[in-house]
Amino acid sequence: MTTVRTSAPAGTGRGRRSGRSAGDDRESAILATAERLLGQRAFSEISIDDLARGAGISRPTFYFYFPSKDAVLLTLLDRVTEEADRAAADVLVHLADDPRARWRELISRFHATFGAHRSVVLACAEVRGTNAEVRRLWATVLERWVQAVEAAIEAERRRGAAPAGLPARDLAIALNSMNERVWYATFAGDGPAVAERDVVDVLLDVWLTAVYRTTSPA
Amino acid sequence: MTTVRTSAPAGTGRGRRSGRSAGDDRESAILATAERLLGQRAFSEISIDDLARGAGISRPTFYFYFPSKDAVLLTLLDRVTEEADRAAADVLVHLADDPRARWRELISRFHATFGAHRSVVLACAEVRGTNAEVRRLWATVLERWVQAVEAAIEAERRRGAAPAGLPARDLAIALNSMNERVWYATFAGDGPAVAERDVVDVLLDVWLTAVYRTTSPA
DNA sequence: ACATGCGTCAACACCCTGTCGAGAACCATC
DNA sequence: GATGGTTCTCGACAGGGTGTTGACGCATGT
Repeated sequence: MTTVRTSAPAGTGRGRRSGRSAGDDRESAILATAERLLGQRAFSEISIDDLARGAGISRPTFYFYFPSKDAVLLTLLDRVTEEADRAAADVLVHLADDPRARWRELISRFHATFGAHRSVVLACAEVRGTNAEVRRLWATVLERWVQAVEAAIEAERRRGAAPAGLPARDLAIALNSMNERVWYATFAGDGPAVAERDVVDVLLDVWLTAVYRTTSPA
Repeated sequence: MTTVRTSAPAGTGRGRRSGRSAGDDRESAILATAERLLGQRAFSEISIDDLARGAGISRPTFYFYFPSKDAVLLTLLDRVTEEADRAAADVLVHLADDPRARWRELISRFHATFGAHRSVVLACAEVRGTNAEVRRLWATVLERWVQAVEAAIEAERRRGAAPAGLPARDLAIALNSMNERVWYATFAGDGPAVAERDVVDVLLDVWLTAVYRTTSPA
């Protein structure tokens, strides 16, 4: 769990007495409203007032719970990336038996997780350009995945399943970047995109050829 | 040249008497100011007032030349993509003699063009999330490149230089997407990125293995 | 001289963000 | 059931940005 908020108020660290309290409900209500509204329109089209009204509070009260609109999105993003991390954990450790199936599983799980929260992911892509915090959080998450893939590629090379080639880190960056961009295009539906039901197979194919120089590794 | 502006005023279609006029100077001044300012700070940090003052006019007068701040960026983007198109033209037609060198040339030229105008490209990435016009323009540009690459892949397969595999269009989309995202990370400098001097070689390697299943095609 | 259209800007209306200070509601303790 | 301290709430304000309006110069051709 990455630290999300710059200033103090909202969240678990505020110093609430103990369990449930009215404030927690409000906070969840804001989050829920945000996710609901994101399914309807773009993040930039949603004002803090919309979020507040949706949660049944006034705009100044919103600021008691979150320092800004972006902080809400950051919290949402945090959840999604945690889920993605959980989904991807352990997939690459037993790569040696049936590598093709493992790699496919990895890509497929990311696809499923992002697809399930596409409005949040799309919103993050929308503000990544303007919000340094979203950019940083996304960068650290991506870095984790890159390192996992890098390690897996090196392991495959050590056991002789994959030939030497590009530095494993550069390859891992390139492949993860490809996935990210292709998913974005697929989910956003703008511009040239791979059909959603084919996207896992297309990405997998490029991954396998890049790592093994063949699509059916040992 | 794609149509850029929604409403009438600026540009060549405004109905000016003939050649030079004070208005053209102002328009260039706005464009130049925008490009200069983009070298210093993010697009969202630049107000219309900044652009106007930089061009020596008042804010309302700015609206005489451009309908919005985004329209300025769109004009800038239009120039860059035209340049990129010119740079890429003809590179893929003689693929058969020395394919490796040709593909490398293609990637390398894009890299050079985007690198030369990185502030504009970065700014476009910044607003792509919120501005539908930028998104559309970028999409059409990307579509052109995808089609060119798709055709090249199919030609290579026909002459037996590349094996069959993924639908050429899907492959072209995936590879172009990868380049776009990797370039962005490299230029923006946020998150995991490939070193700028290696980026062409890394991308080329993935392209060649994906298309030919080897890095040294016939 | 005079109409026409380009070029210009002060002033306005509007929307959105973030803050401040005055309270209301809650909960522990005496 | 008073007291005191947090938690929580919002009306009102200040500020900054966008886009529009209406009136006014200044060329130019007739």
